[in-house]
This record gives sequence, structure tokens and C-alpha cells, in this order.
Amino acid sequence: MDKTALQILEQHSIRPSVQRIEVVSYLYHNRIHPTADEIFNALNGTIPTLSKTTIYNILKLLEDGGVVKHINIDEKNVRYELIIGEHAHFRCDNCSRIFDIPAPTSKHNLPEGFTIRESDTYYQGICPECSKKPIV
Amino acid sequence: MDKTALQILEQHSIRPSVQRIEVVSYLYHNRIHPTADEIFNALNGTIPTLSKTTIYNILKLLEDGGVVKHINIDEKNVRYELIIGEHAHFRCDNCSRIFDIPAPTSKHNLPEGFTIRESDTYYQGICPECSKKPIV
DNA sequence: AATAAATTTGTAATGAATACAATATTATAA
DNA sequence: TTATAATATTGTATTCATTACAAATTTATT
Repeated sequence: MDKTALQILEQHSIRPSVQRIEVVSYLYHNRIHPTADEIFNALNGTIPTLSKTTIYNILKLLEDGGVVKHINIDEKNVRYELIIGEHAHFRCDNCSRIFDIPAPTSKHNLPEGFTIRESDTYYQGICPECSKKPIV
Repeated sequence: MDKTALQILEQHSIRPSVQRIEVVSYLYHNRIHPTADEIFNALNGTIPTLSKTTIYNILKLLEDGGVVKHINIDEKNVRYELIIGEHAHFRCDNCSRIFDIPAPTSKHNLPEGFTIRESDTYYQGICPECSKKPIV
């Protein structure tokens, strides 16, 4: 049982359960911005009775509770990550992996009247590993 | 028949057709970042035989040809816009409309080895109109 | 006009996400 | 503890955007 995951849930006043702890633990230890499906497949081994609906339920709960954030960089599926310090996302055109990248230092040019709640920066290009090998 | 839309297609070496001209024309005159479904519904009146598959086909063709770009700010549907000058996108939390906003002046903090092909900035918050009226 | 190529269309399939009701688990009251 | 209420999980069915694919139509070429 993951102590850190339990703490994260408690800090956000979300009642822990085996399933919730496992989801948070998975996101904590696998910073790969997984889809709901990937999380389900990863946890189905340890929790054989797991249902995919539960994953969706928990992700919604965690998002409402401010524990996770979804990422729209991939047009197929929604991806999720634990909310950590501010950063940007980089998706490699070649291997499709998503990397956490330091956020740019930006001066926003917002017209009069707009109020920003959140700002996200998405990069696309080639990651260091794929730069070294010939593009498939 | 929209002369401008025809020109845009010709500039990108895409053979014109009634359907293609109408899609480009719609995107040119309606800067609302529509979904494929919205485009279909808007054009189905003028082209009664129109098929939704055609809209998807054309959007893919236009995207490959560098005429349009898709936007992932909305987790439900993919949205489209004509490629114009660089700008950021702002989605209003209240009315869900997407606004074109001047791009921020950014100094990117890319780690060694990453190469950027494209960078997108997405804002979320409250638009001027919704700031004035009480939030629903 | 005949034939080939390109485009559009309709239908069926896919697959992520949601709705919902049933079951199981946990907390609370007696 | 036992009974009851509240919460959480699960399975199934549904929705809906998108894609696959083949037939029909339109446009270009010989």
C-alpha cells in the first residue's frame, strides 16, 4: 500500500479506497500521462475485479478534487497527470511520448476584459532520443 | 461561389470542388473554431446531398495540405480553423466559446536535445462578455 | 463518346466515454 | 455486534465522434 498516495488523498479530503490509492500511486510513480485505458490495464493485474468505469469515476473525482489534471495534447484520448509544479508538455512527433518540460517565461498579450484561470503550453517536435536515431 | 476560398485551395494545390470550396469558405467567414459536425450542419442546407464523411475527408485533406489546423482545447471534439498568423486560443469557462488571442511573447526553456516544430498556447478563463454578466 | 481517375456518399464498424442500475463495501446508529 | 444508511465499485448497455470501406457519382483524359 502506497503511503504517499494515501497522503495525497487525505490532503485533498478524498476518502481512500484500494482503487483510489492504486490510481494515485500509479500516476505518482509513472509520469507518462496515461489514458484511462492505460491506467486500467496497469492496475487490472493487482485488482482483478477492477472495472473501467471505476477508473473513469475516480479520475473525475480526482480532477474535481484538484489532484489530477487532464491533458488534451492527444486528439484520440484524454490523458491524465498528477498536479505538480507548473510545466509545459512536449509530444514527440516520432515516438508520441509526452514529456514534462519547464514552462516558458511568457508575457501574455491578453486583450482587455479577459481573465486567465489557467494557461497551458503544448509543444510538438522531436525528442532527444528520436533526434539521434533515423526517423521511421 | 467564394472566390477567396477558391484561391486558398489553388494556392495549396488542392483541386477545388463545390464541397471543398464551401468548407474553406465557411472556415474563412466563421472564425468560431467549429467541429466537423458544426461545419456539416452549416453546409447541409446549401448542399443537401452532403455527407458527414465528406466533411471528415475534406478536413483531413485540408490539414495535410496546410490549409487548416486542428485545435484540441475541447476534450469532446476536435475543432478546426484556417491557418492564419500565429495566435493563442482562449476558451471561456462560462460560454465555452473559443477566442483568438495574440500569442504571448515567450522565452522557451527547452532542455537539451528537443526540437520544436510547433508550439500552442491555450488559455482558459472568463471572456469579456461573461465577465459583465453574472455567471450561470 | 469511352475510359480512367478522383471525389463524394451511405452504411457499417470502432472505440472512448457516460448512464444507470445492481452489487459490494464502509460508516453510523441502535 | 447487528441493523441500517451512505458510499463506492462493478457490469452492461448506450451514446456519439470518428474511421473504414465499398458503391455511386463526378471530373478529367484518351
